[in-house]
Parts: sequence; C-alpha cells; structure tokens
Amino acid sequence: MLLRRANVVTGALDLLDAEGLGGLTMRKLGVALDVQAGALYRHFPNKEALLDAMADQLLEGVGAPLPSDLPWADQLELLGERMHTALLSRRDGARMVSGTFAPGRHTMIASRRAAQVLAEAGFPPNRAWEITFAVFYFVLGHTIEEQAQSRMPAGDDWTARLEAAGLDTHDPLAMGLKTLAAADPGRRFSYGLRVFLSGVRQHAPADAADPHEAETTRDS
Amino acid sequence: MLLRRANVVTGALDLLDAEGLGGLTMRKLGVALDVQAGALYRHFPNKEALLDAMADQLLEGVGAPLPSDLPWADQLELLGERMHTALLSRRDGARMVSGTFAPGRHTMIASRRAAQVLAEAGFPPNRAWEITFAVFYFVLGHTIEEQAQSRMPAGDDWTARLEAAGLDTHDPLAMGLKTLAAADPGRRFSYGLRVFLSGVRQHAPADAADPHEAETTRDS
DNA sequence: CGAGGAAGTGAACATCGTTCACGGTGAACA
DNA sequence: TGTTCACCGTGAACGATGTTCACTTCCTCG
Repeated sequence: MLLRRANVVTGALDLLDAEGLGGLTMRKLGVALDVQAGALYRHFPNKEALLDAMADQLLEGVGAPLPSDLPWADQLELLGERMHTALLSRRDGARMVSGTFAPGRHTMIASRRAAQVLAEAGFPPNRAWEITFAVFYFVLGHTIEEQAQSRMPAGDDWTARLEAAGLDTHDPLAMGLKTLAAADPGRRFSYGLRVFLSGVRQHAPADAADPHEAETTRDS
Repeated sequence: MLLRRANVVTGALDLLDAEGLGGLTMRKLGVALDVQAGALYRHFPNKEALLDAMADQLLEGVGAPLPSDLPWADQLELLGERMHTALLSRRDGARMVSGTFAPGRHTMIASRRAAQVLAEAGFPPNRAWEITFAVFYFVLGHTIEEQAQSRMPAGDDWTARLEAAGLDTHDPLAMGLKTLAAADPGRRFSYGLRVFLSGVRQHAPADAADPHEAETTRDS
C-alpha cells in the first residue's frame, strides 16, 4: 500500500506508545510501516519535522469550540484540561510536544481559542497572548513531570533526597511530600490549574464580566 | 592534571554554552578536558547522570535564604525569578533541566525553600508542595520556550501560522501576537509569574498573614 | 503504449553513547 | 626501598542512530 504522510504520523504515534520517545527510531518506524527507513524521508525532510507533525497531531481537537454559556475562566480551565488530556493520551506526549519548535496548525488553533476567550473577557490582545502562553507552559511543564514520574522505579523514595537537602524525615513538610507523591496526579494538575486561573481572574480588567468576582465584590 | 568530578561538570556546562544541548557530546567534552571520551565514564556511569549533575549545578544558590521581612508571596516571586535567572545563565539551560529525572541536592534545597515559605504562610504541607511544583513547572516551561525562541530564525513571522489557523492577519488578536513576539521575554515572564502568584495568594488559608489581601478584604 | 515522476530499496557514511583490555602512576605498607 | 594495589586514563572497538544516494519499481497521465 502506498505510504501517505498521515500514515507515517499515526504510525509514529503508535510506535511512540509502544517504545517511548527514546525508542522512537526511524528504522523501527520503518519496520512498523513495512518500509525501509530511508523511505520516510520522501515524506519528511528529517526526524524533527516528523516530531513536529506528531506533536501537532496530538493537539488536534484541543482548540475545538467551547460552550459559550460558560464563564470565561471556566472556558480556559476546560481548554487546559483538554490539553492535559491530549498530552497524556500518548506516552511521553508532553515531552515530545515540548521538544517541538514550530507550532503547527492545531497548536495555533488551540492558542488562538484561548487568546480569544481572554480577549473577549476584556484583556488587551498582547496580555491575552501572554496569559495564553503562560497557562500552556504550566500545563506542559506539569504534564512532563507527570509522565516522567510514571516511569520512575516504584519505590524511588524521596526520603534520601530530603535528607541530602538537610530536611528531617519526620518534619511535617517531609511527610507532606510523601503523601503528595502518592496522590492522584490528575487532581494535582486540576488544582494547580485552578490556582493559576484564579490569579488570571484577579488580573482581569474591570470591565470583565466574571460571575465569581461578581459574587464577592459586585452584584449585577 | 587529574580530572575531578566537579571539573567534568563545569567543563560540560561551558561546552553547553558553546555548542548547545545538541552539540554536547562525550567526545567533544573529552577534547575540551584534554581527555579521551571513555575516561569520563570513570566519573559518571552514563551521560544522563552527567546531565543530572549539570542540571543540579545550574540550580545552585536558587534555594539560598530569603529576606524574611518580605511577604511570603514576594519571597516566592523572588525564588521564581532566581530560578528563571539560573536557567537562563546557560544555553539551553531550561531544556537541560527539564530532561532531568532525579532531582539533585540543590534542586531539593530550592524546592524545600519554596515549600517552607508556603507552609509558614499557612498552607498544609501537601498543598505547599503542590504549589511549589506548579510554580516550578511554570518557570521551567516558560524558560524553555524563551530559550527556544532565541534560536529561531529572526524573521520567523507568525503571520503564516496565524493564517493557517484561520485568523485574519488584521485581526487585533493577530496584531497582539506580533507585538508580543517583539516584547522583552523577561518582562513577560515576570508578569506571568505574578499572575500565578496572585492566584496562589487567593488560595491561601484564612489564617495567612498577607498584606495584599489585608488591604482589600481585611484590616489588621 | 510509453514516458515521467513519485515511492521505495539497500547499502553506505558519519557520529553517537558505551565498553573493555591494557598501560601508567602515585601513595600506602611491609 | 621494594611491592602492591587502587585509581585514572588510553585507544580501539561495538552497536545503534539519523541521513544520503544511486538505483529500481510502479502508478499515472497524456
């Protein structure tokens, strides 16, 4: 069968799931696609371009329309959760996206959606983009670590590290770290995202229509 | 001259500045240290361990004591700025740190410092760590992108990308993106960090002594 | 039917991380 | 003083990786 650009991308994403980012090799991808490794260069100038395409494919749908009856901050939260889910959908997805330089089509669509939500909330355009990127950085960074932790040796206790940092193991702070490592990373992510967004809400211009703020400081 | 572990790390960091993360090679590092590549394996079991040590060295001093007369949120901001500066001090510093798995000594010290500030502000220990990591993720993610953009081709206009995403070039949103690309990344970072931290402030427990919040909602 | 171009082959190239048998050297110890 | 021994470094090799290239194969279109 003829090899199409899209086949290469989906095949590469499947191989990513099977082998991880380190095991994603042009030769292995060739085997998976029943093709010699060199043939892949008919569709992509180099591996980096393939990774760019993979990253963009991963973010497909993140920028889909949002329920317009939601407050803008909740729309942003939904967008962040979508991105989080998309990054988690493939092994090492976050690390792969973070290694990408040129934002692709779907990435731009998602960014545009976020910036638009913020602009409609009253933020000036450059501020809207600024916050958009900031939120995405947080999502990306958190998800990278989330996926990195999942491949750590199970009993990789933080105890030794805490001691090396001069922290007593019985310190309540040390205990907190251990309970954190055992906690659900998804909940941690959502909490962090909400913390961030409540900061965004506080920086919203005065003319923004925000129900949360309205509850506490205004009434209409 | 005898090669010591610390010499390898500093030599590797200098080579990182000269060649970038992609050009950081065991052989090149050998040449820089007047040593055969294989000799490096007397000091580090593999390249990853060397990168871990480099990343940790980069973060030395970030966790230094903070001026205790500062409000806790400002202490956290200072910590974030310190980390930002440290990551920027070497080429590809942020990407290098993000590729690291095992947090080293200095990394733990810096994290501990942040968690301690939050704990003293009244956050329960696990929440303190949660927020610590979230802030660090933001700093890391933002700095990665910051350093990635600096090696982009100068005239890499976003115009084409915006059009591919279905956004008119004359849209005010599109204009905002262009002004953003021309803006000082350091200012953008500081703004994002403050936005995040104002969110953290809003999630502080009621018994936290915070002057900002006091100004607006309480008075003592 | 025949030509042209795209898709794929297979082998090679340079480079990478890593390993290993070996040489040297300097300090500790009898 | 002579011997030992742990450590540091050498030099060459191994396998794997990204990438290239001359060549074949095959589909399509005039």
